[in-house]
Amino acid sequence: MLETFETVAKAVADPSRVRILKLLESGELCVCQITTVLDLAPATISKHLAALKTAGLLQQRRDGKWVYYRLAERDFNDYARSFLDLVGASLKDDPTTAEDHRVLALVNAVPVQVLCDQGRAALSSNVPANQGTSCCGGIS
Amino acid sequence: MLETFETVAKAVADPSRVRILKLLESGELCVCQITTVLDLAPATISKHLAALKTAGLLQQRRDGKWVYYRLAERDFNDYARSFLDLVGASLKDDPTTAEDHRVLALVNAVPVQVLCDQGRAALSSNVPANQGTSCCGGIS
DNA sequence: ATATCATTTCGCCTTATAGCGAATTGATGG
DNA sequence: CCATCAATTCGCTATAAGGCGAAATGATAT
Repeated sequence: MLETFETVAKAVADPSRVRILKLLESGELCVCQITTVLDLAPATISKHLAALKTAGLLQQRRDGKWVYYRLAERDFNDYARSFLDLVGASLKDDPTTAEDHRVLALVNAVPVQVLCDQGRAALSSNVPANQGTSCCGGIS
Repeated sequence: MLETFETVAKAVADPSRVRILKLLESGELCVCQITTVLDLAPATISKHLAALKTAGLLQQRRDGKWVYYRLAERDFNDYARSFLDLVGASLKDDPTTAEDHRVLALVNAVPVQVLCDQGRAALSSNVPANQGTSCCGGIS
């Protein structure tokens, strides 16, 4: 019980994982899409996704070569739902997640196939190399 | 924003700190009372309390030699209230926190003065040396 | 079968954090 | 003042965790 609570809370206590959760509020995404938006190594993203899934916050679906993740629809433990709701209600005006959604719009304009090949280079508009955790950094 | 969220989430993502929050749901306690229940070094408890206070989850009051902590009554940031509510709604049947409350009852039967002097030795009934995270361990 | 390619796992490094004992702080009471 | 004592801060150690590149996995397509 306390241990499960800890697992879920720790999953939500990392900024990269919160960014992933906020991205997935718009619907499911495949790993390379998430990787492109967060601008981290695939290995890192994969580890974060595993942590979120272990915590019962995500579920996974395979489609050909691609693996799609989405917010958990059923309750895998006593706390996942509560934490997902809390995250959903939070960070409405956060600059980092706002910027992530802006980049996501660009990502969605590119076929997954191309994205997996080229990563950020596939994005039409100019995207800041690193939106960082310190600042909003958006040249709107 | 994300940074504040992270601070609050991390504060709640540690089992010792959650135990403290659950204890304080019954009302304010001084540091030596909390120390006795959790059975950790005063330095460790003090650090946990500082983390919870920084996260906006606790407030503090001095009474003579003793410092009393209680759950935050006003909103120090955008997320503290949400997380406190979530913790309050969680772990209703958790064996560790149940055991903590049982020990707290013994602690409350002893004057603070005596407790600060003698620690666990001041408790009338026999208390397991360590309730641990793994098991309920209560010899009811 | 074999090659390709998205994803995951593994090994490693660096940083963050829980825990403690010792020293410090700050209020109380001689 | 000076001693006492609860609480905090300071070093320190051990473990956990985020990040990456390289190797392994597993499905697809030739």
